[in-house]
Amino acid sequence: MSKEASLKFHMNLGMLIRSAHNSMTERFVRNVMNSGLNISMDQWMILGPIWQLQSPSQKELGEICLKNKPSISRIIDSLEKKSLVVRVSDQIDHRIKRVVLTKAGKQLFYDVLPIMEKTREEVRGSIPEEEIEVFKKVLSKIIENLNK
Amino acid sequence: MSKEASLKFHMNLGMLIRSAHNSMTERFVRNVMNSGLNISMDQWMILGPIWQLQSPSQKELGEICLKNKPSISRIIDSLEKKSLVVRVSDQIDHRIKRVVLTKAGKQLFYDVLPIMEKTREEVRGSIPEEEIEVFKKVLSKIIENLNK
DNA sequence: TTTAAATAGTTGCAAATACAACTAAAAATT
DNA sequence: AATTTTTAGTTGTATTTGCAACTATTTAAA
Repeated sequence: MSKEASLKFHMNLGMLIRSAHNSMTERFVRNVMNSGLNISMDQWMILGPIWQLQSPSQKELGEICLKNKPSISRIIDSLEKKSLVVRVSDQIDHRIKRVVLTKAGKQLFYDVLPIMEKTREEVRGSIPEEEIEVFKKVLSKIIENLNK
Repeated sequence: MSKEASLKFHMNLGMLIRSAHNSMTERFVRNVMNSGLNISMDQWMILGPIWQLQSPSQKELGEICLKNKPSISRIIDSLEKKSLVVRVSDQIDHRIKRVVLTKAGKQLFYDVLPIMEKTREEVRGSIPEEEIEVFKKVLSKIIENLNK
């Protein structure tokens, strides 16, 4: 492969991914804003899993959201400040703090859900289902390729 | 679609992309490090285009790299400090600064190129060419869907 | 059972990023 | 020709992120 082609490829793939990801995030944030709601992408990224997992530990959240401990800790600080979640010490292991949605947190989650769904539809547009499947498969393979 | 499935989808696509992108970046940085070279992902991201476009303006670099003006400005500061590039005022339009590779910059570019190529191969692994093509097509479509 | 090692979470600090304000130069308008 | 607007790049500042050091608690080892 020529140097030119090689460079071009890299730009394409890495930057395509970066660009798509940025656009998706921006659109979500915009849609949330237009709905008059108040939650950042980061906050949403962990609010979802808290809802899904009921009362996960911060460690579990980090693993699911692919964020490190300090990030999780600080995002939860911000959610707690907004009274959307509370930290509850695990009864058995006092090192662990479980994160629980408040009533307001649950409400916000239900409010944001349709916006996420709308964003999802905007992202997908008219891309055929089978292409999306290949797309996800390739992403998974890339991740797998690099995890060894 | 149920709330559960909806959430799951979002996690999948957005986070798959994020995860793949992170892994790719980490692998590239690791490979560079292991080769005893000294260049960050950001620096590489604009060193390539400088080489490719010969002597682009900072504005052009920003558009190609999808970075804003201050970021470009500061990355070039760092490259200039390492004597890899120099800024040259455009002879005609004195607002424009063209960025040019020094001899050392060119050398580093040629040194890093095979590492990028190696990383590319690790990323792709045994993913078939036609799947990569669909993958890129979907990325482009997503970007297009969101740019309107 | 005392000590050492591991784990969960927090805090501090450095680097990266994003936004707005600013400077300098060129282009457009009056 | 003088003034305004636009454009390219820089600088300041606030926010985010990532790494390492730290505290508190639990588990393992001596």
